[in-house]
Amino acid sequence: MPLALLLSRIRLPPAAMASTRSASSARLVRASRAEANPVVREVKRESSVSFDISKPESPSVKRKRVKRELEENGEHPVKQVVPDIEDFRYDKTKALISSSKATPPLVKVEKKARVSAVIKENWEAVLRGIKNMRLSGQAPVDTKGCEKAGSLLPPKERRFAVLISTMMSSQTKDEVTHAAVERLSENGLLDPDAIVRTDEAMLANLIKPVGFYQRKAQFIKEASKICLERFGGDIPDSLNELLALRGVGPKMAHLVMSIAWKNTQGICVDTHVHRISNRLGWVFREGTKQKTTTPEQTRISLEKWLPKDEWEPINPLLVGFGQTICTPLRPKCDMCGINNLCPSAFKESSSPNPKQKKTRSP
DNA sequence: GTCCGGGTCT
DNA sequence: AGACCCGGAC
Repeated sequence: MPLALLLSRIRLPPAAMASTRSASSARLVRASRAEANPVVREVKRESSVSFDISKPESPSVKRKRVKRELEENGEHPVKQVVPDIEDFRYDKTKALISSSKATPPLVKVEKKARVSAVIKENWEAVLRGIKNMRLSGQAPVDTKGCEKAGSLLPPKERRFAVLISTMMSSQTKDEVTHAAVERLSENGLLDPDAIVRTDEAMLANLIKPVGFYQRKAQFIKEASKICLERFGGDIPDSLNELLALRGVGPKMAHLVMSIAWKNTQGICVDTHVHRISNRLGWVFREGTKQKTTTPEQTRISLEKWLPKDEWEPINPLLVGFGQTICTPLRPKCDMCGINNLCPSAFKESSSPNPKQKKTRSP
């Protein structure tokens, strides 16, 4: 789930705060989030929305229906213009590295006895190699310079937009998320007060193209209420308080801290960062040499040695890399410029894996 | 047509 | 571990 493109559209001006805090306590925070933020409980489902989508229907029928509904959406009380999602469609051919010529200058690897030593000596070369690969092709995240939409907004509104778009963005292509943000914007709903006054079902309908839209509509309403009641309409400026928002987990919280507040508290570990870090042998479960099993383990492990300057850029870098070359299934190791630095290179079979077993045998 | 990925909550 | 959703891979 590439966020960088989306977020690059909402980038803030260089005015930012520089205070740094301890980056460690996300877990504790999550554990105690209920106490930390009593409002969260109160806000709990105050409206239950029932949707016509509950009817059983075939996936394809449903797909068509949703599409149609999107197109017809103009009939709603809130005047809206469906953003041209088609115009934002992710062009996969563009995203793929076009030629083997993408291979960057390779760095010699000398076998070292100790894995950690190898990592320490090579991480810079690895990052450099990945950057080079990213230059030759255009991953979705590479399309920058779309600061227009975001830069028109005052800082506070921009931060709110970042929060809302982040909350909508998980499991959703950033083009779609962006369209949804635009739709909210066009309806004057990039504003906590307006959102709170908007019917949840209507909100859900507006953001329908994004995944899990009902749940997100609920969470966005809750978050807006909390922003209003506790933060003067601004978004929380600490990791803890962001994590206290329902629908905001570690990944999104770190992202929002980086993008909205320019105050990176930790690494934003999504599925790409998680997968690639493990393939590179960059991260281990506490006290073992085993791969990490959760993004949070990856984050902790990565933060232990990766210089803080790299914390923010590592996400868009690996996301783009993961979209184009180091894909979850059948990574394109032959096109990868750092395959000589990667302990996992060519080790994952290009045809279906042990995973196949996983079909159904309870 | 079926299945799977992906972040978060429960 | 399953639910939430959709698009894309198979």
